[in-house]
Amino acid sequence: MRCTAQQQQENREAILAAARRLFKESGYAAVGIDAIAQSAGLTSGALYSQYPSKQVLFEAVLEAELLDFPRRWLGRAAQSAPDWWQQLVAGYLGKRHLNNAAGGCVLPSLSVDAARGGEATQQIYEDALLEAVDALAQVIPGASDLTPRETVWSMLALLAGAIMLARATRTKAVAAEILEACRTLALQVSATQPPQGAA
Amino acid sequence: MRCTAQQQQENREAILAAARRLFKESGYAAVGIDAIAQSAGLTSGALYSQYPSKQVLFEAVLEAELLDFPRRWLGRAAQSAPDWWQQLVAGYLGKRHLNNAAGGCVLPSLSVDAARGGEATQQIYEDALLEAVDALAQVIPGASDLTPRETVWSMLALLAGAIMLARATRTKAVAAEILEACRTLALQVSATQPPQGAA
DNA sequence: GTCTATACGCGGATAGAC
DNA sequence: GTCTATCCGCGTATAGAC
Repeated sequence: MRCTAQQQQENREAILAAARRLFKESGYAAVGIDAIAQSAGLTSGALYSQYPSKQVLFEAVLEAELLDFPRRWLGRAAQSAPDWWQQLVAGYLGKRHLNNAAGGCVLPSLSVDAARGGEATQQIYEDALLEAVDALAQVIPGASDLTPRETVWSMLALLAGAIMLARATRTKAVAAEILEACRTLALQVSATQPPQGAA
Repeated sequence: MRCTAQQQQENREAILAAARRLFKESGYAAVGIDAIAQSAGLTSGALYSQYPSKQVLFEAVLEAELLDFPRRWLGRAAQSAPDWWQQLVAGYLGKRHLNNAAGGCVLPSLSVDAARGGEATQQIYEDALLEAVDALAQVIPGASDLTPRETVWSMLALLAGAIMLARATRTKAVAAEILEACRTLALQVSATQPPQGAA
């Protein structure tokens, strides 16, 4: 090999980081290999020496994004703030996330592309998502008539669906109306009981 | 002109119908003009005589899909069945819809592509969606602490988000778990009061 | 391992015949 | 208005030099 192992690892990470941003922003089909490589400061040849195909790179993006998922959500819980769920919902359904698909949650950006991928892609998506759900179900505030797991699934669908719909509208007023409505429901559902672990 | 107006109209409708199915199934970027034209039994030249660009055709698809939206949802309400909402939720979150993106709801399939389109695309999406929301808000069962409009927005996000997530998973068991959880919440929220217009 | 250069196919859009 | 043929750019992936 003509490059140090460290340099290789850095290149690999740069490629993955660039792919994560670009895929989330523009979708799988609209992003080319060259754009990812250039964004990482490399060429397509270097990319193919790290990832054998665009599809495999996409799967690596999905896995990395979903494994980051609990950390992004539970980081607030670790702070032991009693209203961490309210803060999380407010942040997720906020203007910053609305206008930041490249750096935002993977669910509303790439779930559709994952569904259109092959079974291998769906399997990776499913495995990583289940890990996130398991972790979230341990700490999410309880909801009457729903198990913690049911609460997690429905909140993921509600929040991701809200961002997806709001991003597709043109005026800020309509987007805000969607986000506000879903914020109200999210807080209503998961505030019927105090957090499981807290007082 | 060398074709009758009727033939033109039929061709135009065939193109739109093919585009609706193909775009919903595979997404905007992954579907080519030739595929749409061939699926409609025509050639790309005929398509461009009816629609000036792929983007405009996509906007026509969004508008047609969203204008169909209230009809698809309120058709059940017109039947005056007291449990029309339960039936609607069960159908939307059912296996048939899960495995039928081409013929299913536009929201979980093309909202992300609409968001990635230009402002003109987003405006068309927003205008048509607002019409659907207005109509649905008239008849949706009430939810405590939510206005009818808030109920509609949150149910659209919840249902569309559920299908989006479920389609991205590989095993039927996980998809069913997602759909079941969201079905429970959807019925819980909108069943706290009887339908506004009914007894 | 990375770069340069390129093969190869696909896709959007157009021109001309009918 | 539709069809046939084609231009042209883009994108994935590969081959060879270093």
